[in-house]
Amino acid sequence: MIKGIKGVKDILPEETPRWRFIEETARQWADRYGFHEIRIPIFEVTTLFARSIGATTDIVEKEMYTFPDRDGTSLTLRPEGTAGTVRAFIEHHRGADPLPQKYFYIGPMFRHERPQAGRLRQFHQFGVEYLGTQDPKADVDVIALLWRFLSDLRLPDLTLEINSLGTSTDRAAYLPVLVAFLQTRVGQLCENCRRRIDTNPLRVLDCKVPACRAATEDAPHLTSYLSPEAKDHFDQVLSTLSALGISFRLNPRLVRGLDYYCLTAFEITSSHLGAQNAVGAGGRYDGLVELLGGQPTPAVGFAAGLERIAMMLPSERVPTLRPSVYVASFGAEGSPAGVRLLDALRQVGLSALSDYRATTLKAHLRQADRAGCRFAVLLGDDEARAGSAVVRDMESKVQETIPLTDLPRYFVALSKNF
RNA sequence: GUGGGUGUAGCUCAGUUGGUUAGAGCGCCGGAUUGUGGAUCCGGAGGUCGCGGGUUCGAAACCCGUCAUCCACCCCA
Repeated sequence: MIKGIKGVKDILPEETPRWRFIEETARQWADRYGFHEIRIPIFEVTTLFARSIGATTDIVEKEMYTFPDRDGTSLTLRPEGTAGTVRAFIEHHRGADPLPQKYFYIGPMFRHERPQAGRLRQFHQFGVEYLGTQDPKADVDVIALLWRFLSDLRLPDLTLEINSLGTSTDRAAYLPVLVAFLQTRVGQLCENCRRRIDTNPLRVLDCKVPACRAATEDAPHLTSYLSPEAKDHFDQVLSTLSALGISFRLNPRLVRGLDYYCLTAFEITSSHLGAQNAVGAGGRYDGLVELLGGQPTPAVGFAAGLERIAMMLPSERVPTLRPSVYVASFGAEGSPAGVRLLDALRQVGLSALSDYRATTLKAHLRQADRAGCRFAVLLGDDEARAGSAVVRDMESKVQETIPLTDLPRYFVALSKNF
């Protein structure tokens, strides 16, 4: 048997209503905030991701699906959506259009990781990118959109954590201080963190090892090294969030895994998720457009993991879609009449079905019941000859004989009530 | 990449110190009801016991290897 690839899952028909509901809700909230959908390619040239995400990040170093095109060009399956969106923004000269530009995307992303609860190799993200303003109200718009969306889905126990990463100059001033501090605590740090002092010192701060947390308890905070402008930006973000009644937790240890982030960084987590507890996360990336060759353009955005949302979405939030009419036709004359009836019902917009394996009325009704149909049309040879059929209400069991030609109109009239 | 758990019917799982023909529940199909669903009863279909070696008179069970899967580390949405 040929099996699917590790970490790549089928979403079967039982699950797709849940996915559709999440995606439709996401689109609805994006619309409300004025974000427009962009559909970017599944794969891009490798250098786009290497340059934007950061050559030394785990994603680029060991998680990308990279392969040569036939002419040798190195291509990569997108591991996230921001790089492609920004590339499209630059390539189509969107910066020349009235700013700001607000985009959202929904689709699959690919990272070669060991699968685990809430982590797959092909996974799906809903993300937004707000390009062209450095106003802190844009940061809040993005955070509020994510928060309102997740709250609307009634996901349990959500927490918004927020931090400021400062400007690149702020970080340049802070990093030597942090490194100096960490070096005084080297003995108390885990092996990983000792390595990170050189490679990515910020990451030491959000290490989960208790000893590391204790050792860095009184580490200098980046937030106390913020420039006046960065501090003002952060303060405005926080006060605006408060004005909207969105509560948050300041987390000075919060950093982002991708190099392009600056200033506002945030993450929404839930205790209902396993170890991979981030539902959505994002932040500001003012330097990225310029880094990729565009005009300097401030921007802020987020990405949310749809698998993680799907795991937490309460089942009662998922609307159930049921077919309305089951055609139980049988016999030499009833069967062909049933096929014509199905077609007629569908043409007037009704959801109508039948099980062609069923040869007895009993089997038909069992299928009608199982499919959850509200009505069954009983159509045997007797009815076919009479040019009518028996409509059975599956709940009340009330039956009524209706001329075949009237049935589409009859059900359309009824369908306004169910 | 590292660690741990689990692999038996479509699904969820039993399976005794190794012992004859591998079971249950749910689901599926049929019958009881020759044209009326859900409940009940009866019957039926459905299994290379993940795969490959080994130990043994005998392996679903024990050993080795391998693969898959889940969870965790790491990392991240």
